[in-house]
Amino acid sequence: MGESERGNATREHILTTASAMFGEAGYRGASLRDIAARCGLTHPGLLYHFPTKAGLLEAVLQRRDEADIRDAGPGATGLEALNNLVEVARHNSKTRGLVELFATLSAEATAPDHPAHAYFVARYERVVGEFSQHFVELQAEGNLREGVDPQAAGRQWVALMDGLQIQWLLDESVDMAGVLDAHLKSLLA
Amino acid sequence: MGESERGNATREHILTTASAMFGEAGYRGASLRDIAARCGLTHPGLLYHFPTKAGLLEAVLQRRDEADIRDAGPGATGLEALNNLVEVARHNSKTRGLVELFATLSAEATAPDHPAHAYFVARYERVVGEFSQHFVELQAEGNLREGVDPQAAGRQWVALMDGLQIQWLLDESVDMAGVLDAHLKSLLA
DNA sequence: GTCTATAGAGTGATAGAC
DNA sequence: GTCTATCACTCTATAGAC
Repeated sequence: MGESERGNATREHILTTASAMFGEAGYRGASLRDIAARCGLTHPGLLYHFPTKAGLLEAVLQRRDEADIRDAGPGATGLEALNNLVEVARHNSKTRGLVELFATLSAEATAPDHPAHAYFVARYERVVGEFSQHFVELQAEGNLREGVDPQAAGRQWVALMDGLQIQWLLDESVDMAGVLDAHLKSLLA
Repeated sequence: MGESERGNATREHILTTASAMFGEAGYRGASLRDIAARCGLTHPGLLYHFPTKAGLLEAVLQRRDEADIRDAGPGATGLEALNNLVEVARHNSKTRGLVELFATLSAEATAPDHPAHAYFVARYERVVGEFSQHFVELQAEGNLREGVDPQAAGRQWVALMDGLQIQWLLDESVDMAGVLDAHLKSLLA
């Protein structure tokens, strides 16, 4: 429609590169010069497309959210949804950059003045809610073990994914999907 | 004995302050000038005691390890040891600085060239081993549920603690000890 | 769109006075 | 032990040429 039909190739290249480098070095650790150089640009060239560094980070996170929505099997619920999440973990261990991005930034953004702080507060609230919902559905299916609280199980699941990502980034022989799968099985009826 | 009897007051003050600020802002985010100012020093004054920033970080982590060893109830095993860990989580929510230090640095140190990278690789190997050992003991006591792998349970426990710390730092109403306790109960025979 | 050049601030570290 | 002054470098961002 009215949007620019072409010319976003550079923009896309910058977003992809910035995503990788924010993951590797964190937001503070990755400089605009480094990111621009890996795109074959100078840093003022990059700033033409994204006028501020914080704006670039925002765009990176926003694009990831859009990709997440595309990737999430739209209809899955309960056990099927949770099994899908184990598969997501298995798939993540093939894209180190993405794991780095969220593991590094969610810790860095713990500081209240970080440009992505509000984003991560909102993201965790949303994700914990979604995962808890899957356990509610699991319970309705009759597949949740007696005495397990769906809300706590949802929060546990998010924590487990985050913690395993750190362990995997420090030592890639850690089997994220295997540990998650074992955890899921221990919660089934 | 042969060690300097007094004069370490400044050194201790620097270590305490640096520990807090590395937690709040990360290693990269906390500058020597900031740390020194909060100690009532200039940054060359600080560098007299710790000649490099990486050396200061090393000293901060080393002092924490010594404190950890003091705090760990030396003899606890199995269920008693795991219950102690739930209490440690409850206590941690009263010392935000310490939680920040490890949550922030363990993500930052995921980068192979980070000055604390080797420290965290070794630390996780050690801690996962210790926690797994507690689950082996739990099994020997006959308190571990049928079909739960002690090694996986140890790794899960570490991941859960790390992930919960991030959630708690983003929203202090998250009940770290409560979620851990629920997890432990779900693993008992 | 992308560049060179530069402003203005911050960084870790050193030299040398006191 | 702690300071002032400074070095050499990096950072984000802007101005203005092409």
